[in-house]
Amino acid sequence: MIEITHLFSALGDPTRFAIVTKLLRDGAQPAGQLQSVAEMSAPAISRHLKILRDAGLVHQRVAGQSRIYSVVPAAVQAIHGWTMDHETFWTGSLERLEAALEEHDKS
Amino acid sequence: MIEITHLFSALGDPTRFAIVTKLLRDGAQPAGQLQSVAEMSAPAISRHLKILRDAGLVHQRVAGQSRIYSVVPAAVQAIHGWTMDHETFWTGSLERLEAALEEHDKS
DNA sequence: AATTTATTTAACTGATACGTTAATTAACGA
DNA sequence: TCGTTAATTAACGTATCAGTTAAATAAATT
Repeated sequence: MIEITHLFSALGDPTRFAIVTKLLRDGAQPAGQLQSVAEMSAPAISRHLKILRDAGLVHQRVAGQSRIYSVVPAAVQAIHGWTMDHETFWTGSLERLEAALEEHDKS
Repeated sequence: MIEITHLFSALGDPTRFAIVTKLLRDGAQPAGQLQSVAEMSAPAISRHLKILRDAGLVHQRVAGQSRIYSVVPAAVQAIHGWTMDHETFWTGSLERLEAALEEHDKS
């Protein structure tokens, strides 16, 4: 099961966020190429990848001596889904304006 | 400036996620009422609220001796925006199916 | 078979995170 | 004004996190 807090926690680290961003931008790629996102040793990146894997955010495919990583679409979709669950809250400029004004009056 | 990794990091903790969920469900409320989300001391909740505030996820309004907390719409919207930036990646059942099959063949 | 390449796992270290209780601050009601 | 209520800040302990270097694993190359 994908836990939403695990997804948020995994993306909360700048290095891991950079890894996911690179994967989304350039597509699936081996662990070695992901090392460029930060000035950091290979083992450090490898452990970040494990955390992303455990969270269900990325998938690992073995290809020879390389491990090809890719973002799991359902994971990003889960985050999107969470925001949509509360869409009425943050959507709508009129409501937001009214809420802001009301908030301002109270303060 | 709201940093997306700060938002993710803030929501990555189960207690803080529960706080935000309660605020979204029941609307703005004082710190004291948020204590019920976890079996935890008031100071612990207070520090979680500070982290949420620093991340820009919640807003604090002073009302007498109470501090009324509410979720900042723009913060949830920012997360929504991030998922939409990569919408083409995770959207579309046909593409997802093809990608999954292709992935399966390679494995 | 020996070596190089790609990546992970192991062992260790310092910093940060998260909880506790005690003390502080400030508003409210008697 | 004094005691209560609401919340935060201070001080502290422990656990987890994130980095390092060294060692291990396994595929590719010579």
